[in-house]
Amino acid sequence: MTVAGVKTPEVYVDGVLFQLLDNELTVLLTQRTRSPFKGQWALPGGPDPIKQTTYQAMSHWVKEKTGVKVDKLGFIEQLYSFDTVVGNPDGPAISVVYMGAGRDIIPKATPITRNSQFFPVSSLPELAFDHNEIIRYAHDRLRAKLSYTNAVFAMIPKLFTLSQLQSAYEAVLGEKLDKRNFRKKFLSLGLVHPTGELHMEGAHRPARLYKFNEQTLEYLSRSFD
Amino acid sequence: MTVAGVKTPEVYVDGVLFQLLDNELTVLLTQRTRSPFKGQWALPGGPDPIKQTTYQAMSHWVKEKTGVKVDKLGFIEQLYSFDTVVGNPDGPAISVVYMGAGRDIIPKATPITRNSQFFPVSSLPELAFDHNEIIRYAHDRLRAKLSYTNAVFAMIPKLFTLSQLQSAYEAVLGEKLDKRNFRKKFLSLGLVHPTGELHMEGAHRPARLYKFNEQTLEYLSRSFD
DNA sequence: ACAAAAGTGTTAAGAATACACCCATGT
DNA sequence: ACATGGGTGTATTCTTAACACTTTTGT
Repeated sequence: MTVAGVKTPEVYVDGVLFQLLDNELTVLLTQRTRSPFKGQWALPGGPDPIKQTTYQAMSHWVKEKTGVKVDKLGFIEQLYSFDTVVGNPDGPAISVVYMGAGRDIIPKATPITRNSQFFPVSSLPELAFDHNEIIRYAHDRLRAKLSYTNAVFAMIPKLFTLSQLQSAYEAVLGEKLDKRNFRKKFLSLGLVHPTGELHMEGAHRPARLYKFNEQTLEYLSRSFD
Repeated sequence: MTVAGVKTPEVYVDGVLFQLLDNELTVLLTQRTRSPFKGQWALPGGPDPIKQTTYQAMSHWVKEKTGVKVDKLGFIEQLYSFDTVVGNPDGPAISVVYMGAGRDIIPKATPITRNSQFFPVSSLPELAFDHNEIIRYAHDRLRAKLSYTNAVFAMIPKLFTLSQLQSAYEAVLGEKLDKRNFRKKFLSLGLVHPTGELHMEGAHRPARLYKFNEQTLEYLSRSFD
């Protein structure tokens, strides 16, 4: 657009959506169907049409390219706006990137993309644009915000065992935690409470099922950055 | 601009620049010379011309409107990108906002603005657009990042007394801190070291002058959000 | 001598860490 | 009976918080 005689850059939006699969942190990618980077994997996104907020535009493109509904995620926030410098033949642009996390996300085949799937963040292919870097940045931020947002709870079932909660933490942080200390801390924080139900599975003692205290959610999501 | 037949919003950039004056946190504002909000105070900024990064554009407009050179600040980072919804007759837009902090900043009269000055954040006038809200957001973030960035050090002299450091903290946090605990913690962190010089001023015991350990700066500025 | 800010230590409470064994279940 | 993951407690260290008096200077 042109403002007071000044041409401003194009605006793109992208989403970095995380999910846990097999106790591994994964990120949603989609295969590009056109140049540049045709055939390569990339974050879902597209140009930001006017008459929508950047959030709505991101939501639209993620749905369009991967079939995933962003509104159903439990955690989503703006990550950063990147100046796009390389590989964009359409001219200068900025990309407003959102980051989110959810569970049970199944990408669906859509008309305008070849393919979409979740890749483990620890072994990503070489992606289009600077998307490898963006994902690294998002992962760093997710790691940093785990302890004071509801992000983990968005990635595990509504009813969960403390072991599930712990392994979600471990998957995001990339390190093992001490079981007793983890449980002690979480229970003392008062963020979760036992439901009385049990999770029976496998040849071992059943696990108590817990629930996240939604009341504390508001406080937690009043987060900066 | 138009991408694949899609018109994208205009891009604006703004800067939220903090400085301490009389042990009070203040923010740089400039008086608007044209509609909308003509005559009202606002954050310095303007449209983002292509061929510049958003940082460069913000730097340009801050200089143009207030005479302040952003590159001389000790702390600057991207704050957030806001969807501009109201009061913009030129159509939909997004505003990429940067936040910074410095010392001894003197706004200069410039041709394209009536006036620029620092206002205490605790008593701001009603500003143009949603700038009051943006400053509140920036202040929250600055507060949160004080303890793990070099932001405070950007706001005090290179050689400083521990009392100056403490009152900078207090000005940003908006609360009094315990002198002994503050000093103990800072000295044990190893972020600062005494220079041996003394600061003589007033009818009281002279104060030791300290310096920030620049080595630790890199680690500190590897910050998220 | 007094006013004004600089400087200094100890104690108590709470948080973080390290660490090893018994429990309930399915096969 | 055994394999599997669920569940539990204590001692130690480190961090945080609360709190009041002496020192050095200028006037």
